[in-house]
Amino acid sequence: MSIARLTFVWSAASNFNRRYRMVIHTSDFESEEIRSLALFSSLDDARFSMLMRGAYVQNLPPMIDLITEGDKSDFLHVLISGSVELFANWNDHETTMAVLRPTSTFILAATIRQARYLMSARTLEKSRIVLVPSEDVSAMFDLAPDFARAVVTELAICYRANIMTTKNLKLRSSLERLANHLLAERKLAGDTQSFELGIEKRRLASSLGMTPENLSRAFRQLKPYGVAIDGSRVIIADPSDLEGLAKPADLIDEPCLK
Amino acid sequence: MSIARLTFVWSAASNFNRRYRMVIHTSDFESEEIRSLALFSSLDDARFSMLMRGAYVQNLPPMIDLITEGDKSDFLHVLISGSVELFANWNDHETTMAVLRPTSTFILAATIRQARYLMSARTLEKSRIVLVPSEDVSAMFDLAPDFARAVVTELAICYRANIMTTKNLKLRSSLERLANHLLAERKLAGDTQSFELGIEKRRLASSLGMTPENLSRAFRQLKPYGVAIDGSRVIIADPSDLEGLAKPADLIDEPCLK
DNA sequence: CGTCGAATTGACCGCGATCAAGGAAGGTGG
DNA sequence: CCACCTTCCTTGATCGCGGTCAATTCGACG
Repeated sequence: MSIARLTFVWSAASNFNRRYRMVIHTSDFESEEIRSLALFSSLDDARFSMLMRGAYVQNLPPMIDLITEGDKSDFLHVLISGSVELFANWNDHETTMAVLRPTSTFILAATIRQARYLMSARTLEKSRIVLVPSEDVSAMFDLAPDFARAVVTELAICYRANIMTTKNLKLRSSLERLANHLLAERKLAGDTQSFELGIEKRRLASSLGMTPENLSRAFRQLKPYGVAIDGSRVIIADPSDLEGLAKPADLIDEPCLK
Repeated sequence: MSIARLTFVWSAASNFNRRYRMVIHTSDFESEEIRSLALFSSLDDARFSMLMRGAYVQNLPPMIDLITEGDKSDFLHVLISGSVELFANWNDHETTMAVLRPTSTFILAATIRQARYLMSARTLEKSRIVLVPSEDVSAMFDLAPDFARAVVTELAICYRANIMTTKNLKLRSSLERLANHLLAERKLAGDTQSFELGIEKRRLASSLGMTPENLSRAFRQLKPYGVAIDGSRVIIADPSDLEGLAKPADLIDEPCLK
């Protein structure tokens, strides 16, 4: 691997869409992180370099629009650090579809279909994102069978995650959704007694399909179940207590079953 | 193509799961219908036969459980005629996730991941379903690059359909969902003045995320917009009138954008 | 004609949204 | 360092969408 050669480009497109672009001819650090993704790990060095040749990194501040629903898909996105919100609009309403954390890919389906985005995306924190041209992904799909399999696996995982989201929305009340979310976050944090929400409450509310006001009240409703809130820190006294209410289910909540 | 050789098998597994199996060494009629699917159309005759060798057809009465969520995925399912409901359960609640019509595949994602089903499925009408062993699909994926591409395309379509469902649920009221559903059905029927619902109202209600009672009232609320109901027949006087309420959007309602 | 499930209708209630006001936290400039 | 602003969060009051329960009607089928 060669040493990183960085080029800095200011695109004056718009205030909301200014981009700090860094063309990488594969930086060592970046590559390791991207390579470790299931999607790319099957590629040999030569092919991985080939795929990264047309790719570039964006180093972005918070609240930058990455993509807008309705636009044509050009790049597969890979989130390396920071966090990204996927959201959608209709009739002056907006809803959070998902909040992504590293390391994950997004808009793979639109890339494959070469169709318009169904969702918009923006950074929530300072983030580092790799963009791989759609045609390169497509070409590699035909060239490397292992990569084809990795792509279809990745997509199947995303699909199943979405099915879980739909089940969550249709089968549970907002209080139950919150309770299960907290249990899932707790597990993610390593079953510690307290953990950070890691996301603004209003976005959490939207991603759970509720209003900020309702979320606030829902937190209080969870007090009898041993849930305490201190700013963005959540303390769960006894998880089994909360599980009685939440009734977590593998086929809705278990991320490894995606 | 050889003439169909049919074998009739009665599996006495359970009352709810009795199966009328017909092993097909490729019937002409069936094959044409399956071949015409985007998923299989890229395969040459030899490979298509190979894929169908281990497959068999089920000829099923209404209300037969096909798969149960949580079970391990064994077969890719293809609906040839009739209709199939995908549904999910949690905590004694049940919800309709989708109603499928010919010709379409289902549980492709579970097949690929070789994971447990996230949804259950049952026939709604007398239906004809082809089952292709998961390992055969998997083998053909590696063998035929065109098939691999067809699989990933099919999956991307399903993924995007699901994103649309989520947007529909989170961004619209139940009345708006119904209005848009009616407009979509009308278009599907060829923009005729009246059309059949083609599904029990209670299932329609569930698939729209509402109760049967609420659906009943929603229909009446649509009366001022020129919507009349006669049994399972819907008459829309002036679609543009209804569109004023529904505000249909490409990125939620347009099936071709999947 | 009788039966059973589905659909409708009515009465009621609760979840969650909306509107409005009041804090708390963090950032900026004097 | 503090006054001020902005933004998010919280809390209260109220409203309406949609769910629940119950009774009735409708319709398919034997």
